[in-house]
Amino acid sequence: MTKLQVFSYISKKLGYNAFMSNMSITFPLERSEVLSMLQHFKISPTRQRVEIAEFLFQRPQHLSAEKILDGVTGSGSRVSRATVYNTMGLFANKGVVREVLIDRERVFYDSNPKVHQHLYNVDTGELTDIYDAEVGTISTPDLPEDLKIIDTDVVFKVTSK
Amino acid sequence: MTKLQVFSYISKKLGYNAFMSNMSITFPLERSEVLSMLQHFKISPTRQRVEIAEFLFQRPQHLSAEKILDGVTGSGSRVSRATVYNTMGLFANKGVVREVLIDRERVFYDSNPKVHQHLYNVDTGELTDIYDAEVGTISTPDLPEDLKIIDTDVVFKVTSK
DNA sequence: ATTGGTGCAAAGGATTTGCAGTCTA
DNA sequence: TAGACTGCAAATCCTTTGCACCAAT
Repeated sequence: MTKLQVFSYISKKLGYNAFMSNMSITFPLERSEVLSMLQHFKISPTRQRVEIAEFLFQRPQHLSAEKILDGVTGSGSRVSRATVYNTMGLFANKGVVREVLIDRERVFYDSNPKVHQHLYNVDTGELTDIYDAEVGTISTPDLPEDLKIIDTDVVFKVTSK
Repeated sequence: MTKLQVFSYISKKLGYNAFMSNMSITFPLERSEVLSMLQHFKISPTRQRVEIAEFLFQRPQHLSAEKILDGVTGSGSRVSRATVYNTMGLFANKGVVREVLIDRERVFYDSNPKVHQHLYNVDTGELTDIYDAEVGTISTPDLPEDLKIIDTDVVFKVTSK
């Protein structure tokens, strides 16, 4: 049983792309760093993609598609809703960001590339990153040889009441 | 740090009801057992609720609202879609079943009351229960005193390719 | 010229809501 | 009879799709 080192994403529609990483990023990412990141993931850097990535990597955060659209257009760029969905699907698929399913109503995209778990406060709706050090150890299951873990999601839901 | 012993559910809309359990159930649940279960959770046993619960607790399973509707109506009962949604919301809220968010498109309801984690095969869409013994240990995070863990979700996504 | 990418509006699909009718204590 | 529950259809909300236009190789 191994400690987890997985950071990846699965898309049913686009296939998946397992991406192991503990990439360190210094937020915010500058434009040149965004460009090399996109290059690293073999994503052609269109204006919209670069602007979306710049917005995402200002800080580690968890954003819905709507919030991303608002954020990007709010800072003066013209990007359509469809492009946000397309781009986030692409980013998630390539491993640039991670999809997080916590809220029944919405997919969140996580711009924190480090291996981590989540703490979700049901009273406030707040979603916080936590790291193995604070959690103790999470061990992976024993699996048949033909199966390979490509992602691990751990969410602790907490209340303050 | 403690080993997890949490089985509960959170509903943003209805509030939540933390429910700790390692309740043992012998599947399938008979009607009389369904009735006492509902009573235990202080849920008044209408025809529809009983029929839905009977369907759910035939075996440990993960079902979407649609599948539940199909299953219940398929076995001869008349239940509306809205009632399925209402009832599953109620059951989940009271702790009778657990919501599982894995598929971006749909909520699954888990009728297995034991503490367990999930293995999701992205190639087949198959969702399997796994237990701590097979996983090693999952430790809970150190938390400020005012926060209390009411639920823990662990999903390992695997591929067979 | 071909391929890839974007934007708009319409479509799709899961879930919720409004409200009238029904049951039950 | 009041309060709880159900059912239907319409509405809502997030996300995807179809398709025309634009950009770059």
